[in-house]
Amino acid sequence: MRDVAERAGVSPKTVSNVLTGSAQVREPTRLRVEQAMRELDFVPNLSARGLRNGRSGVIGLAQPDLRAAFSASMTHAVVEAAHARGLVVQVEETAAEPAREHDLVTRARTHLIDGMILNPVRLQDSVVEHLDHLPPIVLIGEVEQHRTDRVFINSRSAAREAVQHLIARGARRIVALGGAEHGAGLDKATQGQRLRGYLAGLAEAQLPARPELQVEVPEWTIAGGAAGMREVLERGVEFDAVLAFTDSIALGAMHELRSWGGRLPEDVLVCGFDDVEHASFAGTPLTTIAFDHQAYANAALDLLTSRMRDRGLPPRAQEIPYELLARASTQGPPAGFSGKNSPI
Amino acid sequence: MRDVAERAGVSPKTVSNVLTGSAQVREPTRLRVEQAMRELDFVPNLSARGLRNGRSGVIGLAQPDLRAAFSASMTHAVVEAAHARGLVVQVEETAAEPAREHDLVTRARTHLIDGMILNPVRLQDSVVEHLDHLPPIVLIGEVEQHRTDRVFINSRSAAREAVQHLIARGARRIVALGGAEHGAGLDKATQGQRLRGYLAGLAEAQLPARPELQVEVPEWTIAGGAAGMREVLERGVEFDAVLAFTDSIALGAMHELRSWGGRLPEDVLVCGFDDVEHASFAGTPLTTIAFDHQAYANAALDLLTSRMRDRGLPPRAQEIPYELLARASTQGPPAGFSGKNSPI
DNA sequence: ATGAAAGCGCTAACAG
DNA sequence: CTGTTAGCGCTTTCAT
Repeated sequence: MRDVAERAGVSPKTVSNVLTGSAQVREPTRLRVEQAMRELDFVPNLSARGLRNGRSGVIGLAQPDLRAAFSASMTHAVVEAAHARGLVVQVEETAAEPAREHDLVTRARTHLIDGMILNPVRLQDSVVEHLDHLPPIVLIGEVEQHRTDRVFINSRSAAREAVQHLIARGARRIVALGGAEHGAGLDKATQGQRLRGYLAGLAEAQLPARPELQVEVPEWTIAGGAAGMREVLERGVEFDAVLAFTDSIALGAMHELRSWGGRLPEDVLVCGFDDVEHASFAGTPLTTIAFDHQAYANAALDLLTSRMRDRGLPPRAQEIPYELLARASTQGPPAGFSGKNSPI
Repeated sequence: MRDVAERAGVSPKTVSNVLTGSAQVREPTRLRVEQAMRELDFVPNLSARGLRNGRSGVIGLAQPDLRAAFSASMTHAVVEAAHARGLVVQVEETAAEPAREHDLVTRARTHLIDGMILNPVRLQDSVVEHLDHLPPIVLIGEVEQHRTDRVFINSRSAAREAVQHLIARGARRIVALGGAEHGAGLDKATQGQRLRGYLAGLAEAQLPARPELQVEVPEWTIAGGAAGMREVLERGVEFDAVLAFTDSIALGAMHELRSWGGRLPEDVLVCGFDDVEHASFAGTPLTTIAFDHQAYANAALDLLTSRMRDRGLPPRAQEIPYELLARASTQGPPAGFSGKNSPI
């Protein structure tokens, strides 16, 4: 920067002013400086700026599994939203090792970022414990605490609505694919809310909650969904609908159902969550809970940047509206299906 | 850090030594320092370290569209590979605005990263021009220049093999979904190679290359694939196979074909590229060109880190092997199909 | 509107 | 094995 200043016949401070626009610089001076920057192919050193300013212009985005379609959509939306605000995004993945989610918020690296958007699998408490020593954090997903900023859709109500929809289309024995009461089901963030909504929906319709129709899916991917569906089918119980906790899970389930000879939606109705791109392009277009991913990301960034400006703000929660999108996969009534009646 | 040093009764340098492990520190001293760090909840400032060392520990990963399934898979693999090497990943998206790809390599922000993995859409030259003033770059995909490090699969040969496979299964009129000779087809990186392979495969079998069976797909997404397929169908020409340039394109094409009444694979064979997760879970499991995404990412990171260590290395290219995975979508022979004979 | 000086937190070089 | 000194490149006082 000194070189640029010398070449333009000004002081380093003036170059800095030109760069940041923080102070007015007279037109001719500015042009000279810009000229010099170009000639020397100067680019400011962001580490130095970060050191001086205490801000790096980088935010972190941590998600369980980057391969999942919803994560990909979210990453895209966050990168766009960040770009619009002059920020860049550093991505992290928490599912690979159980300790990573915890590490992430505690570890040193944290301090190259100005803030963080975290989609927690289960950990909520240990994040919150350390809150004072951490950069600003926005939680995305349905978290049961009120000490950090968060963006969410009302998953519980959405799941209940999905169950109502399935029942209205003739379903009576609905599989919950993604969480079970027995097991860690209710403890986990998003999973817990969707499971609660499922149970509430059944209760309202005075249908029993059957443990044999609930199954956990450790990995919320297509393969995970297929494996979960297989587990249910191998139990040999009858069911006539599936509420999958994400669209990826739903796609895996539909594949597995078909390979056991199930017809969709004639035998089984399927509903997903998130409305990712391939939901509408599936063999049987998938009914799902849709919401605006970009609006979700924008809200997260607004919360984050406002907190970066003022850490003293009270914790805020912003709800994003959702909508049940009925497609072919829930065109009932379903005849019902079980693993037993099929040859595989 | 000075506070930690004081509390532990040592000099800042010793704290630094404990942190980096760069010099031996006696056990009791180290323990005292670690104790002090814990008590003060000390985390090193990475901007300062970056400023001092000239390295930030961050690498950039730039891809055209983060929503695409292949990008998501690649992001996952790169994050894993980076993590294993003590690096973190900053993601960028180049497709949203045409200028971004160019900006990215020229712009200021570049200088917070130690290196960059770039999946170029078309730009190869302007990257290479500025090579001296840029951080180390590894190109992924099939780029026609030999001045940067790159990782690639032999897309040309893979596309040729796919065409041979389709022909062996009885196809004669194969649609190229993703690139056309007329238009920018051959100029673009990956697209050009796949198109060339397609043409070579046809030529070998002494089949004519029909322009009406080639179509560009600006967005390599499911929706883009569907739109491209619709364009061909609206032309009303007959065809009996589709070579889609990515699996996402293939999924969109299959959806569109079905909605026009086409049966897969009875009427039309379909082959994709990349073997993303949902290829094998599609309604009709998709034949595709498969390769090890993690090996691909590992290779990219090995090239990048070795160049970060020594910028004087000659440019290297590393080829990753691929394999044609024949699934149900190319179970021939196909009867043939055209937009005309269907009611939509 | 521009300049001079100081310092953000860390580590390389050297000395002891 | 540990301490001292200096400076990475930038921006923020405070002067002019």
